[in-house]
Amino acid sequence: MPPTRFQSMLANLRTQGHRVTPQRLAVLRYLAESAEHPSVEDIYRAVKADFPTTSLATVYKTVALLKELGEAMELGFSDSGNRYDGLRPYPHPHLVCTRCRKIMDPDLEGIADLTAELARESGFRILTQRMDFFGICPDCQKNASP
Amino acid sequence: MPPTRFQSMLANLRTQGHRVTPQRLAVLRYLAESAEHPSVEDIYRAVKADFPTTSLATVYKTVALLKELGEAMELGFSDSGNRYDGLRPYPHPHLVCTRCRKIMDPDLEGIADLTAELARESGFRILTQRMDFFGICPDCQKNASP
DNA sequence: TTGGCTGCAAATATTTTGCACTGGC
DNA sequence: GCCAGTGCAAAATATTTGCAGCCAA
Repeated sequence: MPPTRFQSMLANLRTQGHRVTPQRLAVLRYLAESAEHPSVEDIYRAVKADFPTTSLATVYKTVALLKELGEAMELGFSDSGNRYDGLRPYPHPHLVCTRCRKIMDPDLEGIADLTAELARESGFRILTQRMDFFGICPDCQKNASP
Repeated sequence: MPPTRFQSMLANLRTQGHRVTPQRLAVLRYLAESAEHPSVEDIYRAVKADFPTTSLATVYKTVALLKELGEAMELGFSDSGNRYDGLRPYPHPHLVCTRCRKIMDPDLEGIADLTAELARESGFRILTQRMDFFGICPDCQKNASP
């Protein structure tokens, strides 16, 4: 069977000559099992449960490292903290609930075609892409608005 | 003929009971004639040429007001300053050059269909959308990379 | 053993806010 | 003349960095 995300991240760290510390292990583990696109604060809280002395700076440094290694993707939001995706660290669309801040991964076809068409018509060499849809998730639609 | 963007912005300000100050006029004028998606600093520099005592805070407050009125759209970037679009203040895709930071507006069909499909499949009520393609623009491709 | 990693605190960058003064209406 | 708007400086937010000590390899 294919390696888990956790195993991939760990292997990549080791291969590139980075040290495996308890703090990094805790960050890796949390990112590898979170489909919720956690914020640095989310990761920090979770990691402190395992390893109480962990600092916020170390979490920032670790996610930056994982980003460099291609093992995590940063979703920057200018109006709130950034979020991180350790499960699918490559460009893909997101559905963002503006009420509860949940972020989901929809299935969406045809993005590669769209990108290719755009590159052809504009002359840009397109390297990456970001596609976010903002709205109200089904759960928040049920729970009446105050 | 239809009103210019400048005229629309000004009319909207007046209609909503906001005062028309020289500083606001200068910001409006600059946004109405900029296809470059300027940053607050860009606007600040331009406005100071017309009206030297203008403060950065006033520029921030003015773009925030225009955003509220629907006369400007904010393009948030977590890793650099935000950018503003006064010409097309509604969601549309952007082509961002990561070398020279130029932002262009490509023509792209089928986004409404994509959004509708996504809403149907996910149950989200989609309110807005953000679509950015990052790469190297034709100009920067010519000027060899260092 | 040793240099990369951690944790703390200070620095940075961007945007927002409090408040006294001013000028548009 | 009134009060929204301005300008300044301070605050708030999010992230990065310098550095002394520590520990994974």
